[in-house]
Amino acid sequence: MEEEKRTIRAVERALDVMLCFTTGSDWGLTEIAQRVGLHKSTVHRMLATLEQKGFVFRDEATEKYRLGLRILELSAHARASDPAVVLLGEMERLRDQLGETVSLYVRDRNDRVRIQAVQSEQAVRRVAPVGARLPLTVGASSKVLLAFGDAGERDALLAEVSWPAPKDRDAYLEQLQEIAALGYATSFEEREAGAAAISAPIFDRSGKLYAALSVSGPSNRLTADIMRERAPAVMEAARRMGMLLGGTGV
Amino acid sequence: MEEEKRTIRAVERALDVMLCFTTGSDWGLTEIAQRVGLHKSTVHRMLATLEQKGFVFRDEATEKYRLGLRILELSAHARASDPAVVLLGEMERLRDQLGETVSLYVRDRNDRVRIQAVQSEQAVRRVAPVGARLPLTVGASSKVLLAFGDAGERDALLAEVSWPAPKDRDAYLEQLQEIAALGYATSFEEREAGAAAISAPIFDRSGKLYAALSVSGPSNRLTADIMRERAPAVMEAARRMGMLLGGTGV
DNA sequence: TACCGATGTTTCACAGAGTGAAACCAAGGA
DNA sequence: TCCTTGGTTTCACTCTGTGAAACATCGGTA
Repeated sequence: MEEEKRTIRAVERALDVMLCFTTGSDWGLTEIAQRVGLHKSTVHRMLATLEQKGFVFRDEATEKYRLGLRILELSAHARASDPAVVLLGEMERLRDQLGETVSLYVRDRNDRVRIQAVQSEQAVRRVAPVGARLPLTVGASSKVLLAFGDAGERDALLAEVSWPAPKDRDAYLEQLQEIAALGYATSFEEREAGAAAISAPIFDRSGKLYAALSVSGPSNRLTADIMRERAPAVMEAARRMGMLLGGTGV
Repeated sequence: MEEEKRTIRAVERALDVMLCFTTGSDWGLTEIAQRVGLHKSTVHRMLATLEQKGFVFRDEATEKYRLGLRILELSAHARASDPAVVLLGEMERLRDQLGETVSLYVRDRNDRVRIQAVQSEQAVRRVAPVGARLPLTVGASSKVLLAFGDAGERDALLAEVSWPAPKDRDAYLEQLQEIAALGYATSFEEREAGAAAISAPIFDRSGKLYAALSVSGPSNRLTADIMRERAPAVMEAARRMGMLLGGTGV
């Protein structure tokens, strides 16, 4: 209540409506209304507006709403302006060298987002959709983003997050320090059963942490030994990628 | 004025702000305000809202606004729910068969949008970003979408569009009829110098036009003769893709 | 057939939310 | 130093967004 609000309520609500589509792709009007806690008629007007501008549309068959093509159009531009395209070449090289899926994660608030990925070409492989939003405490690249990122932000995050539990936080911080010393992190069936990953930080030329480079695959191919053996290749690729990036912020 | 408006003005305006980013990726506040014709302070509040929800962010270096990662996240879901993924396999097969870039276009209002694409692997190739929005009258797949689409919608479009000019409309319609008879369309340096394309319609099982399948490349590789020769392969692929789609709408 | 419940749509009166003018800052450049 | 150019904040007014409730449209059920 005492919060200063210099934002527009109607817009905020409309964006919440859109964000419904990050979990499930088909939504009916009433479902959405319940989810965001607004009156049907309000949501109805919002969907009409979103539809008019092409951000959502009504699936003729199911009579439910879906994300429209404007989102696709915008995302094309979001990605075009992204340094991540510069790194694609290096990512493909690393994929070919190790034969596993390679992805790039950046921190966004209290999550990490996969901003770029090239898939392994093996039959059994991890699928890695670009745009996926994942928790920021668990998984190899999460630990990289925390271990090499700003210490203040890290502590703030750990204070408000439910995992690791308060009593385990010291152990977790210790693990992060180890990672910082080693220069890379690994995870074995940590976030997802059957999957493992190696991750190393990418710093831009001004030394700022830009992203975590991650190589991931099925845990039977990526054993602890194998990962230790391959870590230098990942770190080297991350270093080269950093060189491709400009200075502060770009 | 006498228009019925059952939409929310604030939301409408906010979406317009976002749509700025379909032309140019960096925008300052005042630029946007001018572009959408609103007061600085209004736009300021909107950007604050959009930023809070992660739809845009402030580039630290340039101090300008850019599209945020939420867009990427949403687009991942927009695409996941899309029948276009089912067609990827067939598209790759066609790409490997012909060695050229293959894309998929659907009609959206008075434009067409590239909803899926697989790139040629040749050194000289057309680049085809997914999400691109293109005019609906010019280019092979445009003609396919018009020739095989709803006649009423087609006439409505031609009435309000500036190209082809009114006097050329009969000739254009004749060309569309030819295309409808042949089952495919070609274009040679029509929309873009140095580029050519073959396109065929994809109908779902209920016979409804779903998209235009297009094979495009440099005009020296895709001569008129070559295109005529390859058209059957494109039509056949389009037919098979149609079989993969469900009935009405899906 | 009549009835029901669950969807989406429209109407309407009220209050509070969004609006833009104007004032205020901050940072460069001349 | 004074401008200019961008962004930020304040504030009073009124217009806009709001949700209750009524309405419409289905399928299913008895």
